[in-house]
Amino acid sequence: MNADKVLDVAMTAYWQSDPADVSVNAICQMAGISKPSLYREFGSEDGLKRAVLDSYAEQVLSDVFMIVISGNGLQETLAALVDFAAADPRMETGCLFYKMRAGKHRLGPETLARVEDIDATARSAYVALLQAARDSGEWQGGLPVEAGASYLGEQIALAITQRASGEEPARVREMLTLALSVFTRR
Amino acid sequence: MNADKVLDVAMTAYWQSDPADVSVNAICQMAGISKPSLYREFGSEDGLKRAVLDSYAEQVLSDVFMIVISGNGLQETLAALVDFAAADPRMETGCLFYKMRAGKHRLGPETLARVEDIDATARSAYVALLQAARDSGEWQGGLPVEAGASYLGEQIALAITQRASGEEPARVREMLTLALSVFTRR
DNA sequence: TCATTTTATTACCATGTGGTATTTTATGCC
DNA sequence: GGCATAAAATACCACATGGTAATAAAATGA
Repeated sequence: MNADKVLDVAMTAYWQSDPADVSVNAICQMAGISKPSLYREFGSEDGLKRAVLDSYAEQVLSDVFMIVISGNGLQETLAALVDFAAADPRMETGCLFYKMRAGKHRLGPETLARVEDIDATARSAYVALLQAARDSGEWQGGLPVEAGASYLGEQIALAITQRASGEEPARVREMLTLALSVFTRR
Repeated sequence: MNADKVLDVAMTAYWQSDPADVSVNAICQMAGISKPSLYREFGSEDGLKRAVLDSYAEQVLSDVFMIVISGNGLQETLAALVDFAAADPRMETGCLFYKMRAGKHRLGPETLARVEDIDATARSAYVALLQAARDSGEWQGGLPVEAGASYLGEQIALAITQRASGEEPARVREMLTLALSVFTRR
């Protein structure tokens, strides 16, 4: 019955609009299947969303994860992150993960757990990045690594969210670069 | 019939939860009135939300507006803004205006127009603040005033939104201070 | 006091939601 | 072919939403 197509359609819809604004009915219609078929495959709306998020994580988030754990220097990594957030065409309508996270309270338990899992993974990747930079002396100053990691993560989320709301990429880049300039020793 | 009480109840509900998650039914119940009464007074859900936003603007936003146009120096003004965002008890559950702005697409035309109006007002206040700082030489560097104003506004919004999502005030302050440190000549 | 107008309530409508019992259609298998 | 089995769709459920027509209650004026 083509579960992959349903996943694709749902991901596109959730991603381009907002997970809270796309109904199961709409997805069935777009995918050209009936509701019971969808429910037999995914169990519930929560199950669908979790499956979509899984798919999104391995199709999209894995790329940015690679950037963070690349092992290149901090400045180079930050530059790559800025490029991704401000220029990658996939982020034109925002990041599905951030959209879900922003609407946490509207998610079912499965999807919520996955969101928090991804959040924790991302955070620890940021921590590792900054810790390495500190160890190597590339990043100095008294700011705790954990605080820097939170900051970094939130700034990237903000930049991508701004892009989703129609802000011009050039301006987004400008602001994100400014925000991340705190990691540059001047 | 007590329109003020309805406004109060609705504001509290919208503010503490989210404008998109509070139904007209729920507000009527909480305010102890019937639905037609509410509709005679406010016309529509959109009208209610706009009235609530008006009330919020004069009760709460006016305070932060005062801070921005105080005419004190940039550093002092930023410090006051950080205090407001990170420590004012009224921002414990976030800012109603930012919540509405984040869910723009779910708003009716009246409320949306008001949101955009407030947004523009805030932006021009930030521009004026930074322009004055530049003129007086307190803020140097090549960053355009408009870009700085966008950045400032978004950082404050981010900080308050983080508070709403349960982040500890101390951490919010830390991150916002870090973000705004770009305005400090070092 | 009685009629008129204003205010509030009850009871309802159409629509959309997530989810499912029931029936139809297709798919092996002998 | 004929029959069991799995997969699909139709038609429905209960519930909640924003919004309103019909109606009762209360205030107001003469």
